[in-house]
Amino acid sequence: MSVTIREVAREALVSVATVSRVLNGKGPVHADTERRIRKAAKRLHYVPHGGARSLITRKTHTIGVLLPDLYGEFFSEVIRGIDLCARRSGYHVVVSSSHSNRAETESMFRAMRGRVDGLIVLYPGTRPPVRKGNLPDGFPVVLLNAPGSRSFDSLNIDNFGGAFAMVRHLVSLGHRRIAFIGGPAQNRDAVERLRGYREAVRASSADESRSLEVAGDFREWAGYDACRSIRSIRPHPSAIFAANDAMAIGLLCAFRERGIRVPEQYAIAGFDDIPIARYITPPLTSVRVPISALGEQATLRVLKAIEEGPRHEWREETLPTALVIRESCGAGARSEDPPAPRGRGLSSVSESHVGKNRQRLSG
Amino acid sequence: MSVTIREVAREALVSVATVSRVLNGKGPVHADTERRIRKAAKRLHYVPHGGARSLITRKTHTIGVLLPDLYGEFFSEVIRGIDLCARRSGYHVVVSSSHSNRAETESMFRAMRGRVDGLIVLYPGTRPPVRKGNLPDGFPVVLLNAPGSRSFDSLNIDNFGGAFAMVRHLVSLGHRRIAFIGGPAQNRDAVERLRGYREAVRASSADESRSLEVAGDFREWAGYDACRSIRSIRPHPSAIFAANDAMAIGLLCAFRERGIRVPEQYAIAGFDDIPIARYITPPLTSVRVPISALGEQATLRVLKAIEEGPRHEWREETLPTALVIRESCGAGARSEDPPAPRGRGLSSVSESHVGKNRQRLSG
DNA sequence: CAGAATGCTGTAAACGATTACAGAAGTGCA
DNA sequence: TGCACTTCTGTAATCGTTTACAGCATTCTG
Repeated sequence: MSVTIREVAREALVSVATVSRVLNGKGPVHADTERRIRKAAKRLHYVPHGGARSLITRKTHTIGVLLPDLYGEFFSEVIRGIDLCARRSGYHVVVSSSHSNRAETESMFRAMRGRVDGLIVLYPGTRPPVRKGNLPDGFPVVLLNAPGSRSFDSLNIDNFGGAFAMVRHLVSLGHRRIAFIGGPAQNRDAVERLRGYREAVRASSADESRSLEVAGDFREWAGYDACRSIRSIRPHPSAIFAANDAMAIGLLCAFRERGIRVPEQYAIAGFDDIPIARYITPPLTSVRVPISALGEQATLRVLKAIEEGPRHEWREETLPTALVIRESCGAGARSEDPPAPRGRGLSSVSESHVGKNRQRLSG
Repeated sequence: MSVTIREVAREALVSVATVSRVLNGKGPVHADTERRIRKAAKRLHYVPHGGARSLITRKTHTIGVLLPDLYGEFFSEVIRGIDLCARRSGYHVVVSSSHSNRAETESMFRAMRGRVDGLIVLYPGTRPPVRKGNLPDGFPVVLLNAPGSRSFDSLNIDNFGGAFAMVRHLVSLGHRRIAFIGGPAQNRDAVERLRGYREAVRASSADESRSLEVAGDFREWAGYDACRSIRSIRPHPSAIFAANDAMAIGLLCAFRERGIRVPEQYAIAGFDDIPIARYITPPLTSVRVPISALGEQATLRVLKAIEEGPRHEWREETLPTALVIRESCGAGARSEDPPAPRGRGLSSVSESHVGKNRQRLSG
């Protein structure tokens, strides 16, 4: 069906070798011949077969990204960071989503063999992703937010430190009873944030009690739902720290419906600092996560691993988070915050490339 | 570096053909031999080379998705729809993002040759995506939200109808001066929504005036920024229709800061019905877009095209949108709306599969 | 026991490209 | 004219698979 290099060669009355040379710009070729070949290629709508090419060159110039599932802005941001960085080095990015169970994960891993030069794996679970037997030994892999592994690069977000700092901040505002809405128990971010909360409570003068911890699942309605549980805690907490912004927003919605005022009656804080956090009522105090930096770093690492080959050394690194203080916790309403179209330097994270060249199909 | 079928064959003391037969479960193979081969494959961590395999089988069992850029929930949702549907048919999905200029788009198209069996292209611009010469003739392609093309399948969202219906609704509530915050001029959705707004205004008793139209770019801050322009319109509009939810939310934020009350002083409506729309203050009236249905339909179409081969017939289709009425426009506050964890049947769009199996790394 | 059928396995030709190597033609120089 | 270069082009091996075909034992059938 589709035209091959052989047909171009026949059309231009030369051998395939010459066609290949012209199309790759290597080796001396007579100007006339070159013109004839280019014309033939164009006329036939010839497109080189990437698979065949990379079979012999052993390079795909592509890196793969494996996601547990595509959900929300977080992933989009990470991928944008990866893509931007990869493109600078002339690499393509392919994303494979939704490996929710072990069999599917393995299938994805194996499908990647021979199609990518390296892999970035986003794995939110608490157990390390499957591997041995699913990838050639020594294949370049960078794990994002996964438990440290001796045989892979790994890049983490300081969930623990972010949660710790947030609790510290709430305590510094005078709060002694701080409730926590958690995320899924199998989710590593959620686990780390909970751990940060607990450690900070223990390390400070705040009340320590399991009754202050409410279950959630990172989705808006879980926050909405948590309202009831929280209202029934005795004695009342004065601050509520949700393990992510989505739940904090759900909670705000529930409070509004019941006429409960924030931050007057409760201080509320979230985690992630999603773009919308500064635009809701009241603007949400949160923990900023260096999302696109995460993607960028991961890409640099995997490219380095590809380049260095088998003598690459695996490293583990943790990227810092930053507190973003807004009205929802009652301290330091920053009037200049909302109108800023680009990320302002509240955190130490470089966002200089974010927000450029954006073009959307829809909101 | 990585082990091939040949080495497995050598290890198991058989020919490559037999190894292949075992691994693909075709052809009769002695039980002993099979066991020996499987053991060898496992011991050597053998993973078949997908590129080589698809070179000869002429099937990649993969469909590609080309995005202009990855941004926000819209894309994630579309991709989820695609992925879910593709997986049911045993296909993988690879996503390539960010082809912001023509050269990059071409490069992406060409890179896909030999790596995917079909393509879904999300193209937000107003001009048709480049093609001839970048793809083998007759290659299965489905265009999403692109101007109709005679040589491709194409699937659209009824932006025009959605905007039209929203204006109608606002008029039915008694509004006569309805302002509009537009999206990027090069964006097809934006253009269609604007057209819907204008037509509906013209077809009704509302005021028609260019001074009611404010420029925007689909981002939160553009809505925030639009506040000033809108306040300066004389006579004042009583309703504001933003071309997407993000801008509506930005505008709400600006109003709140200035003590302007919604919906008492202004009715506000958005477009997209992003998940957070129901959780903000006040809950946002919007137009629901059948996002994952879009992905699902696109996938079915491209799979059909792959199956049917050259005798496939190209079709164009438009998916309907649906009004979602909430408090921000002053009519019909729906108390049962927010707590719903799953999409409720306000629209005719099937969302039965949405919200299952979700697992996030972070909010 | 001949001949056919069956079960298992190996040989070799694809798939669509790249590239080392060799060969042909043309040029410069003695 | 002969020889060494250069410049251009073709032949064929190769990448890692799949699979048509053939070949060899064995078993079945009459």
